[in-house]
Amino acid sequence: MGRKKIKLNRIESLKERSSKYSKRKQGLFKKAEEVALLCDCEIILIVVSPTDKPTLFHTRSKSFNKIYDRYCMLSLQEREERCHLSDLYIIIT
Amino acid sequence: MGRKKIKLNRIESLKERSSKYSKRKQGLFKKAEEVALLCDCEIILIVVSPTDKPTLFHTRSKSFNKIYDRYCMLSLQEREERCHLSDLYIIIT
DNA sequence: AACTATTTATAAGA
DNA sequence: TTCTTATAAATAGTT
Repeated sequence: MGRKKIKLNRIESLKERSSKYSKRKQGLFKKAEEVALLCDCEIILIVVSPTDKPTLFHTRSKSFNKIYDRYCMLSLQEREERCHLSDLYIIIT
Repeated sequence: MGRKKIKLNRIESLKERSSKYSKRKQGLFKKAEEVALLCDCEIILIVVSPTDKPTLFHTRSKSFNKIYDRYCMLSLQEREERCHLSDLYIIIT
């Protein structure tokens, strides 16, 4: 969509990349929420940009809530300090 | 998008819900891949339908690979048996 | 953050 | 599930 068709490669310009990230991240989370609601399915979505904070979306369930509770326990500063990429794990037991 | 605008509520008909799930899940994963590629960001996306197997997408990174490795270690039968909702955890340490 | 021309996603139907 | 097509929605380029 948009004025022109774009090539599916990494956008080299940081400014342009940040702009696209902001728009498309919003679109992605909206889509995720819609699928979860319409189709009654469980979703975990985590997006982390190199220059941005992590963004989470997940539907409610016993296990999924553990993610969110743990995340919410952190102060805003702690989230910035601690929720970078290397501190995220998913475990399938 | 589509022939008509739809209301954002759970679709009651199982048949219609399954059809929408199939189409929209495909669209959601496509969007996720595009954002990750274009904007050079890390993404974890897990979708689990009550009547379907879990579907995963994640970009490559040290921690994210742990998810995938763990998932791949399971046999196909084990994935079906074990990768249901209550066995999924995300831990932010 | 807002605008809008266009592309893309998808609702309905086959 | 897969395809087709009309239409709604997302977004690229721009301001």
